[in-house]
This record gives sequence, C-alpha cells and structure tokens, in this order.
Amino acid sequence: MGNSRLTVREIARLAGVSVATVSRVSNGTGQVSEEMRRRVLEAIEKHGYRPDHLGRALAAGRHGALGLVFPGLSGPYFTELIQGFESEAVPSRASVHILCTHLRSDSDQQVLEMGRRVDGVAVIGGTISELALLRLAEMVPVVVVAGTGPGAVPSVRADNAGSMAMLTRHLLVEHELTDLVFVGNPEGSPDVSERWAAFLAAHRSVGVTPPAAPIAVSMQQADGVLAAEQLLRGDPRPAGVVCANDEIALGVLVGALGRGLRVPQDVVITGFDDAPVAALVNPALTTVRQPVRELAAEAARLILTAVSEPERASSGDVVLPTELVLRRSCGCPANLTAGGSGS
Amino acid sequence: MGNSRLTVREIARLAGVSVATVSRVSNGTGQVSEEMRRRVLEAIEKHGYRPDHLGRALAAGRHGALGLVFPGLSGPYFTELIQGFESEAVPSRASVHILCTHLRSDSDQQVLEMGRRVDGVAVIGGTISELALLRLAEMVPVVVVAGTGPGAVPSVRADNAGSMAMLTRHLLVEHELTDLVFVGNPEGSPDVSERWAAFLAAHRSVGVTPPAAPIAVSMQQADGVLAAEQLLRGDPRPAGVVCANDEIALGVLVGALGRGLRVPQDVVITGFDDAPVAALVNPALTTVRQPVRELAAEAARLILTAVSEPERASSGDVVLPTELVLRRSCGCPANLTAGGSGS
DNA sequence: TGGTCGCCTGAAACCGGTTTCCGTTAACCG
DNA sequence: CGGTTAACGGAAACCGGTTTCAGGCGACCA
Repeated sequence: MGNSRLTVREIARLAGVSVATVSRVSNGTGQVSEEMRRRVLEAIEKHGYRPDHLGRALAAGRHGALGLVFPGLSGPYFTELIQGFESEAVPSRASVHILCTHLRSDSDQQVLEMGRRVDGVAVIGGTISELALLRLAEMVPVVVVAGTGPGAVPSVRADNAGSMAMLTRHLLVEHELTDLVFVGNPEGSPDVSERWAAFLAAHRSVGVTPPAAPIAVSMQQADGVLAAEQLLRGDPRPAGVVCANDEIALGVLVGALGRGLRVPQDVVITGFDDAPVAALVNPALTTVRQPVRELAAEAARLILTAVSEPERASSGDVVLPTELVLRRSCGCPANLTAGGSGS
Repeated sequence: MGNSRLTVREIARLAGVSVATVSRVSNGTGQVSEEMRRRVLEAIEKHGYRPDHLGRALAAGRHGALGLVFPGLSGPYFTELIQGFESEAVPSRASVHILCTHLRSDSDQQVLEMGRRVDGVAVIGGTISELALLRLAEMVPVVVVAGTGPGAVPSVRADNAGSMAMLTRHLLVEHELTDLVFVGNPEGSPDVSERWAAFLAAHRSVGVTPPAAPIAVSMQQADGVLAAEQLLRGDPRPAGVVCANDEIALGVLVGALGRGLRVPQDVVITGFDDAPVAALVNPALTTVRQPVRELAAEAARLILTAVSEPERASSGDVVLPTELVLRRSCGCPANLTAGGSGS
C-alpha cells in the first residue's frame, strides 16, 4: 500500500500549499521561498510521497524508456549487447524494454506496439521486416545495431569485412591452407552475411577457389558440435574451419578434440567475437575481437541524443573497428595481436 | 510523425461524435450503434489513429509492464530465464523491463524506481537487499526466482537439494569416489548455496568427509577453465569435480582435456542445468536438469495473476522438480536418466 | 507617498485517454 | 394512445502529474 493514495493534490492539501508549488519543489524548478520549500519537503518526507511515473510521463510527453529488440538470446554476444545498452540507458534514468521476436509470427506487430511505449528503439539487424522498421522510425528514433537500416535509419555495426578478410588471407597465405570451410548461416544475420562475403572475397583476392557454400548452422555451441560431427568425419577433411562466431568455434573445437584430432596440427579452427573463454581454451582460439558492449552503448547514446535533441539526430552509419587476434588454434606460435582495421 | 497530433478528441471531432463514443468503439466496451461505429472506425482507419499508451495506462492505473531484475547476464541460464519470462508476458500484452544490478552500488534504489514503472517484478534470488525487496513488495506484487523471499514474498525455485544429494551420493557410492571438490561460490546465489549444502549433507549421510571449502569462482566457462588450471595441476588431484553449473563444468572439461587428462578415467566432472551443449560434448556431461524457462514462466504467471486478481495473490513457494542426468563424464557407461525428485 | 519592478504563489489549463452519469429517443406493451 | 423501459450518446469528471498565466506583495526608487 504505502504511498498508494498519495497524489500531488493530497500533499498540497497537507502542506497547505498549491499543487503547483509541490511540483516545483519536487522537481527543483521555478522559484520557491525557503518557508514553502520546508513545508512541502516536510509533508513529502513524512508521508513518503513519490510522484507517479505515469502522470509525470504523460505530462512530459516522454516515456523515460528505451526499447531493445533482438531475434532471440543465444550466447555471450547478446548478453554483452544487453548489458552495454543497459549500462548507458540507466544513468540517463531510462528503463529498458526488451522484446525477443524469435519464433513469433507477429513480431512486426509487437515491435510497433513497443514503439508506442518507449522514446526510442534499438533493433538488431535482420530481426524485423524493413517495412516495420520504417514504420517504427516514423514514430520514434530508431537505430539498427549490427546491420544497416533502410532509408535514413542510422546504424551502428562492427567492421566485419576488414578483419574477416585479414583472417582469411592469413590462413590462406601465412599458413598455406587452401581448403577452408565456413560455418555459419549468412541468411541468419547481416553480420554473418558480411563475414561470409569477406571470406569469399579474400579467397578471390589471392586466387584460391572458395567453397561453394557455407555450412549453414545457427550460432550456438551445440550447433558447432554438430557441425564438427559432420565436417570431421568425412574423409577429405577440411584443413581449416572458419566459424561465424566463437561459440560455434568452441563447439567445433570440443567436437574435434573429442574425436581425437589435434588442433591446429590436424585441423585449424577460428572464431569471431573474442569471447572471454576464447583466450583460455587449449589451444587458445584465433578470432576477431569486436566491441560488442560498445556497439550497444553507442546505439543507446545515439537514441538518447535523438530523443533529447531531435534537431541533431544523426542518420549516418557508425562502424566500430575490430581487431584480428592470432592465437594457437590457427597454427600461430603464441598469442599475438595483428593490426586493427576499420573506421 | 504519422499519428503525432491524433488524439481521441481529434478523432471525435472528425467523426462528428463524442470522445466517449470513440473510446467505446476503440475498446469494444459499452453499446454503440452500427452507424456510429462505422463512422468512428472510418475516421480511425483513415487517419491511422492508435490510442496513446500513456493516457490509457494513466486512466487504467496500470502500466501494462512487468519487471525482471537480475544480477548480471552470464551464460545460457539467464538467457533462458529471460526468454521464459518474456514468452509468458508478451501474450498478456505486458512489456518486459529489465534491470541488471551487476556492479552498481545503487541497485536497491534502481529497483525501487523500477517498482514505480511496472505492475509487478520478478527478482532473481540474491540480487538485492531484503529490505529493498520488502519495500518493493509494498508497492507491487513481487516474486523471487531461484531463491526464497523474506516475509510473505512468494518464490519460485528448482529443487536443488534433492538432485544434488542424489548426484553426490551417486559419485560417492556407485563410483566409489571419496575425493570430490565443489566448484562454485555459495555466497554468490541461493541456488549455489543450496547445492553446496546438499553436497555436504550427502557426504555426511554416507560417512565420507567432505572438503572443507568450495572452490569459490563465479559461474562462467572462463572461471571453470581457471579452476581446472588450479585443481588439476596439483599433485593430489581430486577424483571428481562437482560444478555449480554446466558452464563451469564445460570450462573444467576443456581445461582437463587440454592438459591431456582423460575424462572420466583420470577425473570425473559433473555440472548442473543440463544446457543443450552438455549432451553433445565428448564425454557427454553428467548433470542435473532444471526447468529454467518454466521457472521464469511460472514467476510471470504468478505476477500476472496477482496483478489482475489481487484477492488471490499467492504467498507460497513453488518448487519445480529437477532430474539427475547420468552421462559419461561421471563414469557411467551410456546416457541414462535416473529418477526425478522434488516438488 | 506613489509607481515600478521582481519574486512568489495559486487557480486553471493541459497531457490523452476512460468512465460515470444523465438526458434523449425509440421500441414495446397494455 | 399514454407509459415504462432499454438502448444509446454526450458532457463532464477523473487518472496524477506539469506548466502557463495572472495577481499579490514587498522592496526599491523618485
């Protein structure tokens, strides 16, 4: 119960002042004499009054909330994303609404509904239809994370192509592996799509024929284990397995070690993301570091800016740099960090 | 912009009716003649009017939102939890607010602030102070997930003790391992605390001296790798490593295999949760299956009930059953499922 | 002492919906 | 044909805040 019945009018009555004065005191706006302020604060203190969020939001025409939309939660990537977003939103006194569209047929509708409850939304690339994205952008500021938006919708993403090209060329040239496979589903997300494209382009740039198609699995460790099962059983075993993220790579690694294969001697494995565990496994995983938390934090900042200062709402694309991390799983001798890349 | 300027009064003017009629039509409440309904629907359709959520919420005295509070996101456990919660909230047209308290000093304050923006909150056990929990429960219905609440705060948790006792006895008796260690921090969460207590109790029940203290690490795969480093290097190597969750266990497994140890011949490893990957690694992981998604879904249902029908708000504890899953990592020959327990 | 200015204050309008309450009208019945 | 009733629609109150606007009052100045 507590402060159920307490309204600004009730406090005004108790303090013997007008509601306007109570509002001024509780917000610190306008001029209020010391005597009035004391009386109001006393009444507020005594009865434990806290202004109702809905009333305040209605008057302000602002929800004080930000939305985050993602396809489904799997693995450290999304948890980092959420935490990065949240860490930026909370200090601005904005609460965070989440929406998992995964496996729901009416996600477009759900997202538009969310648009009516928040001041701005970050949408993970590839999550909803472009039409829904545009409609959403008509009602609130929107930022696409890890992908690019249609029209003038701004976006924040990592430089997938640069580092994936470097990684692929590293395997093809330095380690002279000409029989690589790619594990990950390019249809699944813009990120994977870019990585696959860069993987192909790097092959062409050094004159090696790439595989015709990727091993299209989703992004979890279990999928990596299954892919390993399929890949490493076959007789013409690939020399290197380039995975769309670290989770798949760890699954492949576990699968390979479980079959008695040596990494990197028998097969090379690489990941993407540089999750904390990548440096700790044996052999340590060669991968690409991308600033996932920072990606989401930047998205939150863009939205908060667009909300509070609509006149300078950006509509450009932010591309954060990534970094190739060479470790033992690709055949390199020890931990070393190759040059960064990207914007 | 779209429906920016559109209010119920504007639609009423355009349709030539009163605001009450517009409200009745758009909500399907009360009696409205066919002619009026047609005129109103036409105006709504033509201008794309959607009632404002804030105005509606203010009038209804209900936010249409549920809160979920957790310490920090790490691993599949929390992602399952979130998705379970969300899957139950969304069909009830409630949006989900999240709050990571991790590493923030003012979490109690943040949680109380959240309490003013939602209709009910689920709090993961051990996340905030009991005082804050009680104050929160004064303003909105609260359910503790994976833990027990103070006072009359209801809770939903899994039967940790039953299955952990079975697992420990299984290792001590069936496999005759008398030198077990426990990896996980009982201070970290009520779940781990219960599991550690059951681990100790099982030792006593069969007359074996348990280890004096757990290896207190947090719950991520990287922590397991580090724990393995510490445990398996020492000369009096433990015969079995009982981990507080699957992620730690996978880390220990990777660490052990990386050091050239054989599992289960050289060391036995067990987990908790039965994450998807547990069945796929080699050797497959002996663990305890707990219904994480269902845990969160049940919490969401309890809250939704308490919100819509306060008179029959529960204040009891729900304990969901868990199930011992014996696989190869404990030395058992093949996949087999031992009897369930709990509830 | 009269006028002006600036600081405080409160009444009322406003944000965008829902709901109560009452008057009108048509239908139905005796 | 008069009377009762049910169906319908609109004016206004309400949800709980913020903000505008006008007026009161004391201080300062001439």
